[in-house]
Amino acid sequence: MLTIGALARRTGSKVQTIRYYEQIGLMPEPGRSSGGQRRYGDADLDRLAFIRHARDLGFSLEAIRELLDLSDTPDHSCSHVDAIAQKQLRAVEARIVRLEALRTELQRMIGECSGGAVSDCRVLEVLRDHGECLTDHGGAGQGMPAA
Amino acid sequence: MLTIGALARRTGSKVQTIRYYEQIGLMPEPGRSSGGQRRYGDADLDRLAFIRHARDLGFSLEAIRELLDLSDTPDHSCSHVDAIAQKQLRAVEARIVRLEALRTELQRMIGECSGGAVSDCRVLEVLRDHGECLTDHGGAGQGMPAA
DNA sequence: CCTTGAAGCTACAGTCGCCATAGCTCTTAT
DNA sequence: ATAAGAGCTATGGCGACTGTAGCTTCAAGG
Repeated sequence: MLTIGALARRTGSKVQTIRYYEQIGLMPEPGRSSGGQRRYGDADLDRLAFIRHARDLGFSLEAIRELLDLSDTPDHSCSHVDAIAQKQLRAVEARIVRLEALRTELQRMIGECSGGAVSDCRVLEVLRDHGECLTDHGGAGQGMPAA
Repeated sequence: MLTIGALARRTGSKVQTIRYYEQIGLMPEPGRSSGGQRRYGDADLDRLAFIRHARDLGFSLEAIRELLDLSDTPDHSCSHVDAIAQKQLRAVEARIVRLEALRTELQRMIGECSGGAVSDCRVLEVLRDHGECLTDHGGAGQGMPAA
């Protein structure tokens, strides 16, 4: 039987995070000691490791909830699981494309800066003159939380 | 004189976002009509365009606040501005590296899925067996908000 | 002048995925 | 028996907004 702190150490989570997962129903309510402290078993350890690993891959808690549900119904087809992973992959790819465009513009902006006074600063000038820029400011927003 | 809605349309922002920027002191309090509605001039338009453009490049509101302050003292050296932009570039590059690692692992995971039943699903298996994975779960967290 | 409908107003709650704090209680080793 | 460390609940905060409720104001048409 593990205390919450031991579980946290073993999975690389924080104690508060584990309690948070319990609160939102992602982790089950564990047994308690006679004094009311949480006590965890191996199933809890596996489940939390699964969650943390999926988080490391950038899956949202909602997606993880779905993956856990699916993994509890072993005779169901795997295609839904696959679809969730594909969607995550597409989100990651979209973010890479977006960030590469940002990188390009930042490099260009910085490369043009000659190091003079602020009044001649190319960086500020580029930020001021929207016309020179490549990004589409009206575009659709984010996709994924930071990973 | 622009209404808040017109300003929003012209800069690709939302009305609430503009009021939020005012609330946190990023935009100045504008003049008001006799009935109490906000009225904006060209300086406000320029400032908001600057903010939106910097946001599009992933700068935090704190960094933008600093850039705006610097841009108001035109005889100061440009090196501080440059440093902020460099830092942003490094953050973007770090995020790209991280996301590319995620992409690789997601691709590997999905590629191994043969489409059978959930009980044999490679995706779930990879998520369960942390040992097979490349990412370091204990690592330092994020860098930048989603862009 | 009056009405109507869009747009604006304030204030507050919610999003996501946690993290931190305050002020307790429990466990465990000495 | 005591003291340190870990656990407990409850609540608030982060960043950067977005959405809602319940009003008021504005501009155009009749």
